[in-house]
Amino acid sequence: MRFSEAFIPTLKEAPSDATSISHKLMVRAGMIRQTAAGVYSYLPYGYNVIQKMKAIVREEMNRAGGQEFLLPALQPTDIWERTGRLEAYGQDVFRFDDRHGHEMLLGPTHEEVITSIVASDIRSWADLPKLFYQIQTKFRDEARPRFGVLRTREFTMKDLYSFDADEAGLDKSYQKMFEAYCRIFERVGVAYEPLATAETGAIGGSASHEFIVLADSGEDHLVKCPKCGFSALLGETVCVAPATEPNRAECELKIVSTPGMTRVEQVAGFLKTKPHRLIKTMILEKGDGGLLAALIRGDHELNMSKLMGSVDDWGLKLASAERIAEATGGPVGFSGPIGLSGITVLADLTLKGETSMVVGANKEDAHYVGCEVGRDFTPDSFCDLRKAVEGDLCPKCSETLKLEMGIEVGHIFKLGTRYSEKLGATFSDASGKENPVIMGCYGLGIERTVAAVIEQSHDERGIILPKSLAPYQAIILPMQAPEGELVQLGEKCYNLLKQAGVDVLLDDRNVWPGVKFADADLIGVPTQIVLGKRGLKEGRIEIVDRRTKEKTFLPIDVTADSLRDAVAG
RNA sequence: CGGGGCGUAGCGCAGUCCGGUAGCGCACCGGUUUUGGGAACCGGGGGUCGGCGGUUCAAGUCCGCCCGCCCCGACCA
Repeated sequence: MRFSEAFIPTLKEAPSDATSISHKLMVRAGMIRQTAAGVYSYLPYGYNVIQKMKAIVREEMNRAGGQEFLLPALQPTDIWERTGRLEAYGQDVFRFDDRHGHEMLLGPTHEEVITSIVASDIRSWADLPKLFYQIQTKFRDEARPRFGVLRTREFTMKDLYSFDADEAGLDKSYQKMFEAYCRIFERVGVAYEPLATAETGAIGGSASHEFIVLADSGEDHLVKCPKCGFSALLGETVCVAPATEPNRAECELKIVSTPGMTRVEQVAGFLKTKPHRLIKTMILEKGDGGLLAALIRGDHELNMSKLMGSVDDWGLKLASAERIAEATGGPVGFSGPIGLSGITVLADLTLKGETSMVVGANKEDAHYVGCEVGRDFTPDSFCDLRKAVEGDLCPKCSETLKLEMGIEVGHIFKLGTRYSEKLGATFSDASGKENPVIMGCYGLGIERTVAAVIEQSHDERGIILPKSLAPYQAIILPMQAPEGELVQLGEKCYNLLKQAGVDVLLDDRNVWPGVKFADADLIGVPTQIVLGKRGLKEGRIEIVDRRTKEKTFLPIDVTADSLRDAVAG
């Protein structure tokens, strides 16, 4: 392609509302333009990168034995009612009635559709296992789209669904996908972490892994051990606080007035103490309607999934003001463990043996100071209830953990029989008995992965595309225009490379060298072929690696082979 | 959904407080020179100032309603 004929509208400045690096660079590089909040148009250069990404994913899915489908984005609402997921997705689903008044939706995902097909057309154990996938547009009316292409309302996702006859088969399918994902992320050159997770959100199921790409603009928090390499999602980390002596000072329990102080910082400031000397008492409503209290140090955050796990109740939610009053006799913001009766009280491990703590007094505008855990109240049990914080220790090797942020680019789940049961996807086993098919689902965000690559692979001049995603392997930059020896040489290199089957961009524009360099750097073509007077005089042409800026030289009488090899580098 | 901010040329912004001929930089078009890091000079085009309504002799500017976009939070892949 000739730059003069291509449509790569580069920008010197990024739109002011772009915040993440990938957003700024993708707009500046002429890859994307925004059409609405969380809705982007892909320009040819950007779309080409997306297509490369899809091709890699497709290859790896096929290698693992996947078969590709095309499924409708437009789906009838009733199959969603059968699985009960309309509730779970709630406001995130784009819904409307068609002209006949039938309720339709734009699919946020495709489990229902694919499982319906399997339900009607897979009948025997001999039909299993199967790996079915599709790479398609999904729609989710996100509460808050952000970070450019990282979180959008319309996006391309690869989803593969596995169908197995037994658990062992599911394990095998899961393992195949796990390996395929590793290959994919390696091929696009990102540093990633597969992290185990217990949370399965709206999809529901047992085991799962999130594939996270480390990046500052990520929305996922994780911890990483600089020593042994341990890493885990923040919410999944077993918390190990550094071994400090608890405060054993003698203290006297006293009630003090704290007018209007409901927030930890307010109370701490008012009483001239530190948040970690406070105990937060959170009242929760159980799935069966009962109440429960969870105690957390003031500077910590409650980890809902740990708490849910501790009490084996996945229907827990924060209690309403009315229920709090019912449990404690006081208003929201002044709850405390002292005198609480009739409900289970769980305390985080860090509170064990602490003295001189501040707790709510279960009445308006009052707190206790000088509270000693075990003397003034005794929780029913101590367990790990909090989210990890900077400074916590690695549960494997006790090194101090680092907090990092990352982008979730893939998520794989063992689903079990949840959907197959509801949608009647069963098969006859060898003994003739009907069993629900055992499922797994494996998602991967296409645009998000591309954005994540850019988040990781850029410099102050622009994007650095890996060869695997680059629409053009090389860009030829004749330092002269519109005519002359260098232009002739550029044409020659261009034709030779095309002959050699290399995707190449020739910057034939009549612009200043600085513009050519700047655009070449910005759009991230992996190899630059610089044709200048200097080189011409010395009888050589210059090959520059976009990433390393390293220069190599070729004799000026290039051939298709020598050029191709230099570009393949 | 709560809190905050913004909307003026393709992009980045000034002008709004205090009403009086709509500006700047980059980009764009024509010309001259020029080609190893976003060039210089000359000439030029481009705006329902987000929309609707109101106040006024006069509204980008004041008032009201609406729309859009961004940020923080809640929520979520």
